[in-house]
Amino acid sequence: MTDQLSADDWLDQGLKVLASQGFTALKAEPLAKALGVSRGSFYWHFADVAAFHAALLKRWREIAAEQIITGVEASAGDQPAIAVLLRRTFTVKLVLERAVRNWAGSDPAARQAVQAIDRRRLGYVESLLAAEGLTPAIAHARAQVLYWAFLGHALSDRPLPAQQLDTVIDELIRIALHRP
Amino acid sequence: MTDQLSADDWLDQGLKVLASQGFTALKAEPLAKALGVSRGSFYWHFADVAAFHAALLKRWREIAAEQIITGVEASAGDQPAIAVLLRRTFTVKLVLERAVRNWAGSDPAARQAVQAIDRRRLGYVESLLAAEGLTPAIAHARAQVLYWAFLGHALSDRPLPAQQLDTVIDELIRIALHRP
DNA sequence: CATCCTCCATACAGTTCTGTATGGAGGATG
DNA sequence: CATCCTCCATACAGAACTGTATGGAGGATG
Repeated sequence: MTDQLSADDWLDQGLKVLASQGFTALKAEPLAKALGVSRGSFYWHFADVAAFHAALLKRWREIAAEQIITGVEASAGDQPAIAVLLRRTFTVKLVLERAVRNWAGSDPAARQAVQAIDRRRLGYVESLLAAEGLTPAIAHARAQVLYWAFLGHALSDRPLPAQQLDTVIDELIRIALHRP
Repeated sequence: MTDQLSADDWLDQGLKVLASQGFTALKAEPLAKALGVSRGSFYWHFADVAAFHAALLKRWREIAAEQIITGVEASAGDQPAIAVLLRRTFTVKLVLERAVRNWAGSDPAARQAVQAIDRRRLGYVESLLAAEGLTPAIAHARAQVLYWAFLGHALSDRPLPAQQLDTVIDELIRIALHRP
């Protein structure tokens, strides 16, 4: 029973490996060895490596999209939503995020998945800024800055000390809510 | 004479391929085929692929470091230096920058090179902000935000339309020079 | 209980890369 | 002109991976 593998088991393992070793490790033979089976299983569940990659990216898109939705809505408070979002997104672990974006640098399919998520997130940030009463032009430019900063943070290898990070986040929030 | 290759010729080709096809194409056989020679030449100039990679990264570090120095010093004007720097760094082509940073996601040597350049740039931005009279704490946090934004911009696949980019740069400059 | 269907192992052929060993062409040096 | 030294071609062995073809174990189904 439990010694049989499903396609989802392969995908779970794929996400783990992607996060821990990067996209270059997403190959049939190493994955099979790590799961203790042969490539026969892999090629039964997936047509080829490209199909496996596509399924993995579809999975990540669902995860990343879900993170957006369940992000701020849950914890509504007296603070502006954008402040909550910034505090949350800049303190969460981003290993998988970083791995997928690295992958996107070499693979068109991954690039497409990343672009789709980027559009969703950027639009969401912009809507939050607009909700704070900023003009459309300013909300647009400022959302771009904030999202770029998030990307830079996510892709930066060396994590900032917690105290310094808090200072930077405060600065980000001040930037986000500033009015002329 | 000219049909003989030097180690620098291999490195030039390496940078081209890195920028156009990514780090996954930095292999001996494809490079040799592109240069119209055999791998015999490669293994004469370099001990192995790792040595070639190391030489390539050393070269990039020199290029990236030089870009910092010759950046703002040349074009001094009535504008603050940080404004000149931002306008310049956000409008220049960043293909190689992006390629090396993708590489850093998979290779420790590349990661180290990137971290070294990051430290230099971040410190430079911070010094420019301090020169504008900002307090050390604010200069530090704000430099981090600006540099993260630069990274996000550099690694973003889809380039912004020129007009939108100008708006964002203006917003960045405003953020950089804002005083409480 | 015979049969099917799912899941996997094994074996084979083929590709692409690495690194080494050997030798050869061709200019530089004495 | 003989000899070296630089640069490269060729050939070999081997690793790591892909994809396919075939068969086998074992539960599910009739």
